[in-house]
Formats: sequence, structure tokens, C-alpha cells
Amino acid sequence: MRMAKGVEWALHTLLNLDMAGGGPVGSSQLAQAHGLPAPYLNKQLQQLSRAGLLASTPGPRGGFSLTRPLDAITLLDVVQAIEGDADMFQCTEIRCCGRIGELSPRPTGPCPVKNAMSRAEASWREALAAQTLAEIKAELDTGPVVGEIIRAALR
Amino acid sequence: MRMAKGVEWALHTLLNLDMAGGGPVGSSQLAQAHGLPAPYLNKQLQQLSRAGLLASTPGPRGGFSLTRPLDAITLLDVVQAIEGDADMFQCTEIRCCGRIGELSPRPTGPCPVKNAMSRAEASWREALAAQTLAEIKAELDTGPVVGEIIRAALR
DNA sequence: AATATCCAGGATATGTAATGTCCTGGATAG
DNA sequence: CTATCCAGGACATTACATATCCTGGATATT
Ligand code: SF4
Ligand code: SF4
Repeated sequence: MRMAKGVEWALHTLLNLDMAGGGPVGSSQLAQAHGLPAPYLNKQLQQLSRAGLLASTPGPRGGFSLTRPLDAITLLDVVQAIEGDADMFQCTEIRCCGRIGELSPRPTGPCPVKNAMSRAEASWREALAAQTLAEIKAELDTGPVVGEIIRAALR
Repeated sequence: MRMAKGVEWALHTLLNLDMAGGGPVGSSQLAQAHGLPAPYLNKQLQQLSRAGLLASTPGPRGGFSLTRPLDAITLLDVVQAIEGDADMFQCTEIRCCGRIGELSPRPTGPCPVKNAMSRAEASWREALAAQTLAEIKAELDTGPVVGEIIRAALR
């Protein structure tokens, strides 16, 4: 039930890329900006790329760049790109095993337990989708100085 | 990000205990009702017990019994008893590491990222708390026959 | 064309937490 | 006193996230 660290990495990397100003930035620069393991961060960036949040350009002076402005990226986009979209409650059908499973008729129709869990999860995703990275950046930003620092750190 | 299987086990065990009619039921009976590993289920039951959802009576003819009716038990109660109440988004403070960490001033005030995640998580818990086991039992129950079967399986 | 740089992605460790097992001790009914 | 059952600590096992490495392909530069 703990969220992958990659989500935090991806969030800050996306925010940094926005500060960087559009040009592609290499994955190793992005990694050392926060002291992250470069090869692993690279994999996460690949996932973001497959999800359509990032574009990658190979070759010298290549790297990753944002495909859309921050106000078009929600927290849900990032979480789904990193964590996948599998349900957190995954049923093992224990009701059909053991004594009760043998004695009971095979259950029919949709499962109420699963339904209730899915409703809760849906409202979680909804709340995630209601937050854009632009809003978060606005609360996080502490002035133009920070932009300079980040651009310098990404050289 | 996957929920522990113990949640499913606990849910069905609580529902079964309700069917059983109030008297304490041994953990091994509860386990074989669904073909679950008895010693491990026992640990989960201990957690439910510590959370106040179950009462345990030692000695012969002992076992576990519900402490309150199903309509006073929410999904959140069960999830929290099994999974604990730790946040799913746990920050590693990467913003303070690496180049950016060294160059930037130490961030002040509450973290907007964390806040947004917490809001989403809160709305998840809220949805879980809105569902009682009694409601789920009502949708799950397929008639008085099932009650008989479960009571028989728990002998 | 040759070269240096950088991403893509598979194969493979390593670490950590969930899952599963075992055993000892304490409580209680008979 | 004894048989039964829970409490809980100490492991073993498994699954998964985390981390590393290496090969190949793309591209800008020379
Ligand atoms: S009743 Fe629902 S949660 Fe329980 S085993 Fe069946 S499908 Fe899974
Ligand atoms: S900005 Fe927030 S999420 Fe990012 S490292 Fe700091 S506390 Fe954690």
C-alpha cells in the first residue's frame, strides 16, 4: 500500500523540465539534480515517455522534454504512468475456496465488495485528476531565483 | 500500490462470523472455511482484535467473536486494521538532495505535493468509511440457505 | 563516412516488505 | 490436571520495487 518513490521522482523531474525552458535535458542531468540513480530514473522517464508526457530525442544534445504545459498534466497522469492502472484491491476469489466454496453455489453477478472498493478508488483518482502540476508549481515556487538555480543545476 | 490480501480475508471472515451467530469461532475453523493458511490468518485476526473489531476468548470452546454489529463496521475500519494508517505517499525529501538541494534554500512551509496527495487519500478513506459491512452483506447474501451452509462449514 | 553522445529496452542483481510457518507461553473450560 | 485455544516472537519464503549493466539504434557534429 505504499506508493512507488518513482512518483515523487517523476513529479519533481517534470517540474524541473518546465523550469529548464523547453529544450531537451539529458537523463543524467535530471538525475544529478536530485541525487537520484541515473539508470533507474531513466526507466521511469521511459514510462513517462510511453505515457505521452515526455518526448525523447536521441543523439548529442538530446534528452527529454515536456510534450504539453504543466496545466495539462494532472497528478493522476503521473501516478498512472509510473504505477500503472491496476486496481489496488485485487480479489483472490477466496469465497470459492475451502469448505464454503465447495458447499455454496457459484456466486453470480458483480461482487459488492469489489464494487465498494472500486468506488473508493475512483474517488481517489478523481481527486488526483483535479490537481494539475501547474497549481503545484505555483505553490512550490519561491520566486525567480529558484528558476535560475534549477537552470544552473541542469547544465 | 496493491492492497494486502489480508483485507479480503478479514472482510469475509467478519461476514462469516456474523453468520455464525455470536458465539466464538476458532481461527482454524475460520481459516478452513475459505482454505486460508491458518497461522497467518491468525495474525490478521490478532490485528483485528487489537483494532477492537474482534474479541478473543482463550481456552477450549474459545475463539473470535464480533464486538459490534456489522452496520457499525466500515470498510475503512477493516482496511486500517490490516494495512495500518500510514500514508501511501511518503516523501523522501529528494528536493533537498543533489545539486538543486545544495543550491536552493531549505524549503519552508508545508509541501504542496504532499498536501495534494493527502487530499486524494482522504477522499479515498472517506469513501471507504461510507460503506458498512451490513450493506455489503445485504448485497452479497443470496438467501437463508447460505446462512445454513456457512454455519455448517464453521462447525 | 566516422565518431561521440544519448535514448530504448532486455537481462540481471539487490533490498525490502508481504506472505507463510513454527514454536513457546499463558489463559481457560472441563 | 489436562486439553484446547489465543498471543506473540522468531524465522523462512515469496513477490515486488529498486538498482545496475550491457547491447543496440538514432542523431548531431566533424
Ligand atoms: S465475494 Fe467478491 S471479494 Fe469476496 S472472493 Fe468473491 S469476488 Fe472476491
Ligand atoms: S517538495 Fe514535497 S514532495 Fe518534493 S521532496 Fe519536498 S516535501 Fe517531498
